[in-house]
Amino acid sequence: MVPQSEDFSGWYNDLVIRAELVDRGPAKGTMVIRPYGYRIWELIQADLDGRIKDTGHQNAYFPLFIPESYLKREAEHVEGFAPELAVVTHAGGKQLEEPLVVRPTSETVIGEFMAKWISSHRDLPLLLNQWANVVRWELRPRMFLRTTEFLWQEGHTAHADEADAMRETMLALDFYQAVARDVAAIPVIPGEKTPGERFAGAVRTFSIEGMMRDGRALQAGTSHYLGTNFAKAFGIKYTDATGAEQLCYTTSWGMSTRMIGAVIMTHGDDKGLVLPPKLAPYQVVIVPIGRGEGGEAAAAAAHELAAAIKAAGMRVHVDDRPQVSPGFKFNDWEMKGVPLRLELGPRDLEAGIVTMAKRLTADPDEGKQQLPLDKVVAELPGILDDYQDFLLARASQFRDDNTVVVDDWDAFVAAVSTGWAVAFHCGRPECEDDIKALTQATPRNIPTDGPEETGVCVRCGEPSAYGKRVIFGRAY
RNA sequence: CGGGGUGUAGCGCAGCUUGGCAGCGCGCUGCGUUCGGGACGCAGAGGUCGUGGGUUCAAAUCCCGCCACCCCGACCA
Repeated sequence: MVPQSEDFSGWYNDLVIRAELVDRGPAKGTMVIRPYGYRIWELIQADLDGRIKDTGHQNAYFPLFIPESYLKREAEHVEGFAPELAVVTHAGGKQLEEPLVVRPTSETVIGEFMAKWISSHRDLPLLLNQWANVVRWELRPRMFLRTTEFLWQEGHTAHADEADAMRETMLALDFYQAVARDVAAIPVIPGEKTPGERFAGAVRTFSIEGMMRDGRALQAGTSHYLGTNFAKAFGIKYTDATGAEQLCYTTSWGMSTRMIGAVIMTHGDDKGLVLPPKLAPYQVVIVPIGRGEGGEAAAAAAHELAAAIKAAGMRVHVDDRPQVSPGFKFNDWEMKGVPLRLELGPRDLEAGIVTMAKRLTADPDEGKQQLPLDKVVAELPGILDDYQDFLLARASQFRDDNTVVVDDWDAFVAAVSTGWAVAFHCGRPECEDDIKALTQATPRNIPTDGPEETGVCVRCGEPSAYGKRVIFGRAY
């Protein structure tokens, strides 16, 4: 199934950044948003990259193809590490000395190099970050959420002791929570994965989990405390201040283009995308209205207004496409999720106002608003901020409305059919499997800020593990 | 790899049961009228019906083989 080929050209595709949002009826058509979707990712990437650099991490670049032996070394030391891999045995018509694989993640190459770069406690901590494409031979790809190849950020760090490595692990989880919440307006629950859901090779795995509009959970980022597992596999050691040789404690963490899917599925509705202002390629679109002399005046005024909005630091676009009706433009930009639309026609100009419509409002009956033309530029930032907050609050409300604390099995089954169940669990992998077989629900995580409490397993009645309740839900 | 489904105009589909001129909507081209919520009229262009074979006077339609894609399960950021 996985290609074991000398010819990779037909298999290696570039990253797919594309969403097909099919609105009702053939007349509404299909929208393909390759460059537009990629712009959304750039904005996520810029924010996350800034946070990582601010904490002293260095950007690195490790190769796409890595020797197969690195992975074999890892597999020898790490239980459960057995990714299905694409192997290259030939290049340029010649057999390679050693087969290469396309990296499924970079722990292996980076471990190999960390071992060479670290020798003293003075070399620690080593904080590396990489933006890279990776490949997973997924059995069932899903647009944006699980693609064969995806672009992600992966952090890899090495520390002198467990405490420092754990601090780093939680720092990364905080980055992800902040990006999701403050930029993408996605409320996420940070927490620890149960042993059954742990990353192979990790001592502890943490995630942020978001709820999509269909009630399913999406893991939007992970952070792993790897202990000394990888240090043992790759010989990542240092000499401490007393001259003794010590193993390093390492971490790894990642956030991927899956975030684009998270944005679409957290905020979107039947009319298409709904974008938070901080991620909207265009925060404001101006549609000049009218034809003839009035239309020309409106178009001129629209461009003038756009220049002022742009000067104030906002992303704005004037849709002055000819031969396209205003109604069409309204729907077009709503489908693309633009937060605010300003309409500017002869009537507005005469009254000295501009008509504003939001992509989404708390009150469905709320109509368009009129703003004084000379005050719009000053008012827009506040309106955009409020809209950003509104999307986060709306998503939080939706999640809370579909999350139920349960103590009996029937309630559990009902809860995970529409959203999340927060329940006690015994922690036994067999019991997790049993629950999954019956309901498709899996433990998402044990929320970091969940209250300390104990009880009996919602499924089997054994005493609860973890000292906290666990979030269960169907996942992507 | 198991279970289900679909391949017909650029896109979305009907037609297949019961064989008889290959259709509809959108899009596209031209002209005119429209333009403050997905415009309308008229005139056009556009097809080896996934593919190979078979049955028949006649195949999109029936039979056999093959290929591709989609959905559902096992895997994951």
